[in-house]
Amino acid sequence: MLTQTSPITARPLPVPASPTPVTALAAAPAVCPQEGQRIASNLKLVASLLSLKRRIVHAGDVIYRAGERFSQLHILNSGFFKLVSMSSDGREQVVGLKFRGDWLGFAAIANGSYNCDAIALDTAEVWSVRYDELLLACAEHPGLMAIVHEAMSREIMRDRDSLVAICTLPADTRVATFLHHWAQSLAVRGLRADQFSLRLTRAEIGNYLGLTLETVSRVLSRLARAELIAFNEKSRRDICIPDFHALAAYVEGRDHHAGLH
Amino acid sequence: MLTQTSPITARPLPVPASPTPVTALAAAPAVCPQEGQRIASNLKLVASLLSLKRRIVHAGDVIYRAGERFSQLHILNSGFFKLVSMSSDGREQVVGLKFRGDWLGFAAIANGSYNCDAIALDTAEVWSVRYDELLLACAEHPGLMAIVHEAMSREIMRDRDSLVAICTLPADTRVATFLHHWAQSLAVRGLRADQFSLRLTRAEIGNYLGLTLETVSRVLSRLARAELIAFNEKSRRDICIPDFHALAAYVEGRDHHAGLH
DNA sequence: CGGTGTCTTGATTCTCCTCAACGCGCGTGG
DNA sequence: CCACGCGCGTTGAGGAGAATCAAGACACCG
Repeated sequence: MLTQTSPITARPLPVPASPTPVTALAAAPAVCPQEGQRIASNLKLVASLLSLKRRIVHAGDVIYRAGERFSQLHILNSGFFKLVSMSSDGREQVVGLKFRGDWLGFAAIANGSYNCDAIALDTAEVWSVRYDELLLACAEHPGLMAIVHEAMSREIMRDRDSLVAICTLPADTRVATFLHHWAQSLAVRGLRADQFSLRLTRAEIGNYLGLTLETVSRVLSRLARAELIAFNEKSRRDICIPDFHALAAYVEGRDHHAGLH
Repeated sequence: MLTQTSPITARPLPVPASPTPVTALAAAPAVCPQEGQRIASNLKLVASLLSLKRRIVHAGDVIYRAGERFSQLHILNSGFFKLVSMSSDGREQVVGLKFRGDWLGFAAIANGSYNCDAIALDTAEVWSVRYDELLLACAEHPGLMAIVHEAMSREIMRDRDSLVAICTLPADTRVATFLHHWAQSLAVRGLRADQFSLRLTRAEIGNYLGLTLETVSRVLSRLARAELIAFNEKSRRDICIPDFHALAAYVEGRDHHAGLH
């Protein structure tokens, strides 16, 4: 019997092994280069094997709503989406953010209807595919099936990362992690990551992170004061990340009490 | 595929306001009966189509560890598991709980290595299948592919439910939701849900819910005082749920400040 | 121009965490 | 046998951090 003694509380970590090189990233807006290529080539393969309905949507447009019957999956070719879940008693919750190459609607497969709203955060191109067609194509093309499984797997991974962040991090780090992740997602996709628009209100960010909008606002102000980020002088929803590594260091906890007051 | 409107955490999405969609009288959990049948028949189908390695494991045994190379998925035929993720700086986090019929390892598909530990919470029977074999079998048998997709989809759904609970609920309700979900999971699988062992320490529960062990302990004491639960006189890890509907009502928020002091 | 939505900042409140002490059951070893 | 350590759980006191409440600034727009 293994001693499963003392899990939760701090412990001398065992094997660092060679775990996933989570953020073993090097210089600059650190990007694993093949990551972006994977996304692009997956999109190409999907487009070549499936009959897709392509369309352009704009900020605020809704791809699907909770409760609608599920019949299609959607692939994001460009733009940004948020997924908003609404529970019976009216609590609203941003449960996910989606970028180019991400799939939307996986969670609806299990019980045949969507369980959240998918809302565009800006102009975006969406490819839609009937799920029954997808199943047929997957049976035919192993590579496609692999892509689909990988996308679902990745979604599970990311959800867990969110959970860990929300459960274990204080507000400052949570917001910093959010910014870091957003920048990383942009960089991976070849978009500029040192300067971008958040596309979410403070309230939405807070909701996503389990915080109030006031707390998010205060944290952003603190991060700016610590020069881990900077605001665009026009819109405070556009931020710069002057030193990505400083932000990464802060997120990783190597720097947790650097200023920030 | 049947339209099965029975999410584990009974969540009447469409109709709000209706005080109780719950099935009337019984003091037992409202179980959608085909839910348990779905699990059983899925297991049967999986067993008939795949060459499985079956084994019995015991509490504390580890099926896989974070960092190990991924090559197999695992299906839980009986027993309970926890998934524990460990971040680089030593934060440990319970990221999931698994029951009969659940699959383990989906999150490892994306990058080829497990990213958490899977640890048995008691004696359990695990079926393991090579992932490459599974892919071949899926291409052959559409029904199998549907089962796999459904399982992944369900995992995504559940992770979101966790996120919503943790982000939006106060400690009392969070713990109550946890108990409710556990009981529901047992009931669906034909196990007795009015009296069971938690199989987790207070520290583990708290970790899973983003709370401290002291808070969990206090909440459980309050819930017991409010008679929403009761402790077994022998072990305070064994609890009874005298009135499942009262607990459900509390979770649903219809009853949030009932006693609890 | 006023109205509205977003954001910031301050003051106050309150929930939950931290720290601490203690009880209990259980296995080990004197 | 009992003492002891140890893991687990409970409970209290005090404090920290985030929520709440409140006020005001700013941009945008019909």
